[in-house]
Amino acid sequence: MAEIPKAYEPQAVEAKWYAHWLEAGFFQADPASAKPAYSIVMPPPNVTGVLTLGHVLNNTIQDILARRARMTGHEVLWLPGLDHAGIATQTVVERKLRKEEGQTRHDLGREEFVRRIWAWKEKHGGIIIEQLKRLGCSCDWSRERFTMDADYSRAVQQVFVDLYAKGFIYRGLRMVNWDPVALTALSDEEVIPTPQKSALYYVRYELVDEPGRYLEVATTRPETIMADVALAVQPNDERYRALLGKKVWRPLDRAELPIVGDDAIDPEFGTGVLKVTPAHDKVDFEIGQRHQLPVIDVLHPNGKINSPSVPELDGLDRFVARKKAAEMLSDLGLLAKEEPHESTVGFSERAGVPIEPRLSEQWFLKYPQVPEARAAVGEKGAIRFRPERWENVYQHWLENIQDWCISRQLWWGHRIPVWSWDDRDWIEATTKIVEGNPDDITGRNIRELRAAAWQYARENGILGQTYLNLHTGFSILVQKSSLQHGFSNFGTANVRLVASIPALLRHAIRVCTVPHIPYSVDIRYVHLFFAAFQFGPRLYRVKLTVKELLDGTKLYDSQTVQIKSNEPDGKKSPEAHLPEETLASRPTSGSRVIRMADLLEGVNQDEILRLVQVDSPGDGWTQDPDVLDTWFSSWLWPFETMDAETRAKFYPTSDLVTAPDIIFFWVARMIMAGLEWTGEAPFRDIFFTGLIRDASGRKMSKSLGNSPDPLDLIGKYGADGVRFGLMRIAPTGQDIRFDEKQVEEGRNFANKLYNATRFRQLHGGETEGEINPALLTSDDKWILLRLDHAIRAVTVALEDYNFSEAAQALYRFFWSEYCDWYLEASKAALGFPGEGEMTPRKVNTLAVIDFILGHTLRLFHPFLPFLTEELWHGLGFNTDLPDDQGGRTIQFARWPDPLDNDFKAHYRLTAEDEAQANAKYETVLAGRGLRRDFNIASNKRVAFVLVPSAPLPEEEAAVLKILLNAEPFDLPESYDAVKGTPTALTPLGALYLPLEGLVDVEAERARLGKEIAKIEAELVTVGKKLAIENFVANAPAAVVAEHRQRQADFNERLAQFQQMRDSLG
RNA sequence: GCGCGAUUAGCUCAGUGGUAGAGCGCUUGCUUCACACGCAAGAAGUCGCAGGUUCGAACCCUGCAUCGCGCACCA
Repeated sequence: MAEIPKAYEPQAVEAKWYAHWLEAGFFQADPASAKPAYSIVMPPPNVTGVLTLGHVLNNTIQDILARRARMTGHEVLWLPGLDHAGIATQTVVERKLRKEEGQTRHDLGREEFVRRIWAWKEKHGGIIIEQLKRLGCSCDWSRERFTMDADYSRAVQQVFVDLYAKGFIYRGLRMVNWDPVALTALSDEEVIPTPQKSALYYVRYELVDEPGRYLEVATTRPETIMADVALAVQPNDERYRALLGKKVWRPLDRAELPIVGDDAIDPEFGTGVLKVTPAHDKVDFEIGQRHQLPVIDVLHPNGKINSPSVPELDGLDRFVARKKAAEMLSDLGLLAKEEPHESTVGFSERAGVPIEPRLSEQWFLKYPQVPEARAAVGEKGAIRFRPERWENVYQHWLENIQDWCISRQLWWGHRIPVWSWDDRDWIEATTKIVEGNPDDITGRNIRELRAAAWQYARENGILGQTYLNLHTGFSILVQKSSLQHGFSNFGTANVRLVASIPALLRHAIRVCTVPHIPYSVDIRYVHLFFAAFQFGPRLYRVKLTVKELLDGTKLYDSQTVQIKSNEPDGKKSPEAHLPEETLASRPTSGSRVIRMADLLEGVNQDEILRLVQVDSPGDGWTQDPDVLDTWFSSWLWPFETMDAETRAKFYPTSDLVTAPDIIFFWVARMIMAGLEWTGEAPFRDIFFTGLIRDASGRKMSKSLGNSPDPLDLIGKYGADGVRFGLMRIAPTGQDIRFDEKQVEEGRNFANKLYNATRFRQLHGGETEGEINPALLTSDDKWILLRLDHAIRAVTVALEDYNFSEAAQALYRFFWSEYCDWYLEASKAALGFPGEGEMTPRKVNTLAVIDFILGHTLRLFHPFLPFLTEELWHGLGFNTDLPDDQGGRTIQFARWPDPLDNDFKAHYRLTAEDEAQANAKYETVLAGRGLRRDFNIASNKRVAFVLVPSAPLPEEEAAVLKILLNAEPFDLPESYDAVKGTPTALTPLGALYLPLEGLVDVEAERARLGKEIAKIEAELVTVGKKLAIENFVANAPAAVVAEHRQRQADFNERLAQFQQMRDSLG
């Protein structure tokens, strides 16, 4: 047996064993193993993340599950990894860049900036991985994954392509949640509604027909008045019905606005009149749609006002502008009043600023597998939520699911696998063609066109075939791509054509007509165009009629096509043709005006020729600048992290441990992804942890500074202490109030376990000797039965994911039962360490202790991995065990089974023995009570006399003596106590505390009086109950009998105490 | 507004119909040969409020209050 160090030093012990575990490869999962599989994928922490208490809670639970699964004979895969965390990571590196080099990401350019992020990741990223190792996590680090790993990224993009092909993904100009700081769209889930104190401004709009008469409108956003396009009232609102159809003056950027009726208006709110600002509010946008109102966008993407016609506001930040606008209105006499107001404003989860509802072109996903995902969770489904109540939240979300905005205007993330032709090249080619062929093309046949095109293409170094008309660009680009992929004709077999034919045509129109008018205006006058081009194997013929321009002047005759450029050099700026949204960070000039009809018809959607595929189609193609929402990669985590062999063994995974706040973000989406691409639910059981709050119930947050650093805690209390402390207070699914005290308790417990083991070691002898049933005392049998109980309780609790219950059961067993009673009692048999003979009883007691410790260490291992490993080896439990059953590590030792009936029969563990031990301990409690009542220090040896009601074996008496700290301890058949000697009635007989001349009759009388009062109170309670006729008549017989018995027992005790008191005289 | 939790000892929380529990804190005594990160003993609760069901309610039902969390609305 090796020497256990005198003081438990978690730091050295933990470092030593973790290194050993890694070196030995104990955590590595073997897909070829014959053992049943158990698997967990770790919710990947952000690459920027540092360990928080939330991570500690979450990963401790996963580690407990994984370690127990190993002990129950499973092949375990706990797969760890990191999430690239788009916005968070980009923000961190940008901040660093600004601080250290005074530069922005735009100064570096995209490629260099992304390179910097990778460099940052290599150097600083994944600190949390090392921290998780400190915690003791038994992850298979050889399989660590990162969501930006090359193969993982490819899979993410492939999934986009797949969903696109299946029709789930579309691009559209929609109202999105715009983050004006991060300059990106966000999903609805990334917006946190937060109550805000603001002001309600009552603005007066003058009626056009009745100068001097005003309509008051309550608004919180006067800075967007320039974007008003109407006022709206409830159609049957008596106050305003007569005004429907009339007009008012817009107070800023003066213009006439119609008054419309709409059911969305709540007549109770404010004045019952709403200013309709479709560009900057979701509800207003919908009203605008219903009434065919235009959209006027007066905000730059960064939240500054974009309204040159109101120079006082133009360029101001939206919040500054709000105050300024109010002032201006006030100066104009158009601000009736201003009152305090509270409303809920959506904040960006990342940047922490209010989001802007904004019309923006983004990629959206209609979720796949929604009904299937709903069916997968619950009683009939493959997945169980624990606690069950989270199922409601999940189901409710799926029931009301909205399309997912998946594009983000960031540089760090998975590039959207969509390619568009580089407008610049294309426009240039087109222009040249036109210049070289000024003739009207109508009337030429396709053959001539094609010949001319080939000739032109050869002369100008353009690959492919060219048609001399509007659509020429498409022909060129398609052919160019084909040639690069080794095709000699127009086949596009290896590229996926995305845009619809009408979209292609619209694009052609946009680039080739009336370039001096912004595209959003010009295209609406183009209804048809005449063109002919070959695409794929088919020939399309389309008519073009350009009727008129914005100002109504007719431009071209029907059936005629002419290309004209109004720019001096005959060229157009390519940027003029790009949708504004793709240039999110670039300033625009002037408010953007869009006709609602165009939006509804989808006129300016999907106008660019796009190919959706992972790899670049070749030179001249530009990849969509946006990246995908980080969660669009996370949802593949349970299976894309595994290779085929691993997946075959370990997928679907067994358990998922996560926090309920990411049910929408992650859990629901993973279920859909699993069903869509693997045909299976990705996990069976999901355990939702609680949220960790501080001692006063607040959320942990950096700004509050109430979030302790778990590494500090580990340094101070040891990883085992942190783990155990947290597990003891982590109720199932309730939020957790954290207090360092709890970790201190965990540390104390680890120390207790260490010292109890050290006690065993001090007594030496052989480890794990044979237990001789004939020599077992009632204490031995009692603790073995308590162990049996603890094994059952812990096993049941763990199977039920009730970690705090398991920890409590272990705590109670080991501390209150084993240490407080059994170890103390065992001292009677063991004597002083190193002294006395190794008697058979002493050897037997040590064997019982070893049995208990051997089991206890295994039960504790999932909670306290380091200390249990240390003690397992320290006491030599590993010797003689096969490697896969605890020989090399306690991790593979077998999880203890409850003691079976054969075992109990063999060791004669009976209820009688248990009762005997309990009676003894009750007697001890009574004796200690007497000591206390008469102020005798617990360390003072004092005489006790017990008159046993039944013969008491010698070893029982020895235990009583040591537990009572009695000297001498007499067991006479009868005892003539000095009057007033403190006496207790115990299950083993009358127990006296002779006080040798210090007897205080009055004190004893007072003490007995207290006892009697207590019993009388109990008797009153039980007597009252038995006096109720209905109770006696209707309650189950057993319950009544129990009450009667209790009454009888109390009566008997009462009589005895009264007699004792009477004897005092 | 709708929904989900919570409300039990000073604190943090167990407790699914039959004698109110644990840890911490507190009080008292103790450095008693594993452990003061400890040992021993103790005080402390009309179980949020009001009804109801039941022989019997901390527990089941209804309503209310307070706190927390989601969802919707928020001009």
